[in-house]
Parts: sequence; structure tokens; C-alpha cells
Amino acid sequence: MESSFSYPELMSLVDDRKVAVAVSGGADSLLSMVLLKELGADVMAVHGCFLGTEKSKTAVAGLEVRCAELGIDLHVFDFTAEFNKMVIDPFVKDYFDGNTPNPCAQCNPQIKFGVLYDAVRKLGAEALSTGHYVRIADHAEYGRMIARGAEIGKDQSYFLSLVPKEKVLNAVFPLGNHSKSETYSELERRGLRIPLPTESQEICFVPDDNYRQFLMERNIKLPGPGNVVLSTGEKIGRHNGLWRYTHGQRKGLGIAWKEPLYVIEKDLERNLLVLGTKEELGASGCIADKVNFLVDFEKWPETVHIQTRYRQRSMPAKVRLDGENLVFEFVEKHSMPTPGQIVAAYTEDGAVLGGGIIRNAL
RNA sequence: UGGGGUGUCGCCAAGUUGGUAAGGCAACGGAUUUUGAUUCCGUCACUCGCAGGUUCAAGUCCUGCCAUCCCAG
Repeated sequence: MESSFSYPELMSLVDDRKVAVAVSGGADSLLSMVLLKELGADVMAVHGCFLGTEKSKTAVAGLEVRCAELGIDLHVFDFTAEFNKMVIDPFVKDYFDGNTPNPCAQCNPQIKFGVLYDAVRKLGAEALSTGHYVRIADHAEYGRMIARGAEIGKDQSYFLSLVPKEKVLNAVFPLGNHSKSETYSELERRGLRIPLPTESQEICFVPDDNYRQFLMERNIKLPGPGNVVLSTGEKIGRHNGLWRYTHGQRKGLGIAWKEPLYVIEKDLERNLLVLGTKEELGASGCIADKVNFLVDFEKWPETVHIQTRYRQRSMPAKVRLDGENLVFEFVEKHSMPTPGQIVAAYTEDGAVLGGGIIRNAL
């Protein structure tokens, strides 16, 4: 089916507003800022420090140079306390509770489109711009909404599904029509050095992409070892603490079997890690809480397309509202959703209807 | 210590009438990735319980020993 959107021109979205570009030091936000500036937008740059690391200082130093060259004011904020409280602490607690948190799901609404957004407003900016690969679209039926980025492999709308509607729909995303490789070539063409050239692709606050190490260094009493069992109850090994594993995980279980085994359940009460075959990993639905609507629920189609993990192909599911929660029933069995992860709901043609946090699979 | 079975990479497991060690799992490495995972690619037994023997050639045949399992006890 052909999409029922149109994509407004970037400058028509800016609409003469003063735009604050959130620059991290990476390629994406840098190009976003450059593009807006070149198009004549009234641009300022804002950078939030979340960690106070060396890397963060490198980013600021590099950004100061770039912004000076471009004639853009750079404002730097220290949000380490907020970041700790709103992202890192819940992250740790979630793991402790046996869930698999998605820190980006907290960071986008609470930090980038939270405290940073508020700070930007105080500076007089009317719109916030980021380097997310998503597009603002005008939908024939739903009006203005968020749609997937043009490059399907790089689309980041999943992460924005929990950002409040009034904030995200007012944002400006200059990269929605770009591909990642274009981003690099565009920067190169302009001879712009990227302050932090390596793409952030691990949890930004966890060194070496090792969340287990990170949690162990936190001085909290993490749940201890227990048995690994099959769904039949047969004991087949030991685990080192349920917080080390996540639903659907295959690697790192250390158990040799006739066929690959996946984590299908974490039984916190009995401290059991339950493994099963790919077959057994299937689920027929999930329940989500902490729901956010980008389109009023009354207007949602009965069957939506959902994504329960980043970079997963979306799949159709029937949806209904149960009190504060969303209940999804998959049209076909699907790999089990993981509690703590985002479930994002889309129209068939890729506009974001809303999202929530998966509480449990059905 | 009577009868029968089995012993091939960490685990499971193919190995035809002897011809020069499949595959799966795990592990490790890499690719992909703004979370955790998934997925993909690559690497993984000069050696077949041990010791002899027969053969041009033995994991595959013979002998002995060892280990282990089952049934009898």
C-alpha cells in the first residue's frame, strides 16, 4: 500500500522558529546542525553532559571549535545528576528486578525531551532538533505524526515512541530522509571533523558494553546463582544470577544441547533460569504499561503493526486498552517480547501511533 | 569379573563392503546494532579409551587390557 503521508520540507517545519540543536559530538547531530544553519534557520547548539567522563570533555572541546567556525552559540548543561536519577538508577533497579531495561527509552523522554527540552525553552528556543533518523509526517487521517526514517535499517522511531506527543511533534529531525552513509559523506564533503568519530553503539554510560561488569561495580547485592532448567523441569546446569540473562538470549548460556537453547523464562521466586527451544520461545502477545500516545487511542486501527525490539521487522497485532495498559495479541506467534523493552505501535505504513514498556508476554 | 551394550573434539553425534574423521550444541573471533538480545560470517579432532597385530592402507578387521552402562545377581 502507498503511504498516506506527505513529508513537509525541513524549513517549513522550522517555520521561522528559533531551533536548538542537541549536539552530542557525534556525526548525526553535527550534520543536523549544519544542515539547519545552511538553510538559514535561526540555530543555537545545546549539549548536555550526562557522565562527566573524558569522552564528554573531548566532545565539548570539539563542539566549541565546530560551533565557533559556523558562528553558532553553544550552550553546555550539566545533567549528570538528572541522568543518574532518571536513567542509570532505574536501569540498575530494573536489572535487579529481573527485567531487561532499555535506558534509551528513559533517556529520550526524560532527558533529551525532558530536562534538556526544558532548558532549551528557557533559552528562548521554540523547537528542539536532534540527529534521530525519523521523519515528521502529515498523515491524511491522523494529522502530524512521527514516521520511520527513510533508511529502514537506521530508523530510530522506535526510541521516540515514548516521548510525549506535544514535544516530539514540535521537534525538527533533519536526518529523516538521509542514510547513515550520506551523513558521513556530507560531513566529509564539507570538511567537518566529527568531535567524537566513533558511533555510540553501546549503552552510553556502560564502559566496554559490559553491563554485567557495570552492575557488579555498583555495590549492590545482586541475586545469586541458581539452577538452569528446561521447561519440563529437568535440571541442566547452573546460572550465575538471573540479572545476567535476558529473554530470548542464546549466547553465553554455556549449555551444550542437541539444538540451540534460548532463555524463555526467568523465575525470580525460585531463582530458576528456564531454557527452551526456538519453538518454545514463541509468544502470542504482550501487555505494555507506561503507555504514551502519539495518536489518540480512539483513532488507532484495530490491528496495528508493532515492534517489540529495535531493528525487528514489525508485525501485525490486535490491540486493546485495558485500564492504563495496552494489550497486544499477535496475529502470528512471535519471538517472546522481553519485559522492560519498548513496544512501539505503528500504522501499516510506518507512522508511530505510540508505545509503552513491555510488562510481560502472553 | 556370569550375559549383553558402549567408548569418535568440552557436550550430543555421523562414520557405507577397511581408503585416509559429517553435522548439531557450546566456546572463541568478527560483522550488524543509540539498550539487552536476536541474526549473520569465520575458527575450532594429523585424530577416533589404551596397547599390540593383520593390511599398501584401520575409527572401521583381530587380540589383550581399561572404563562405563544395562540385565542377571
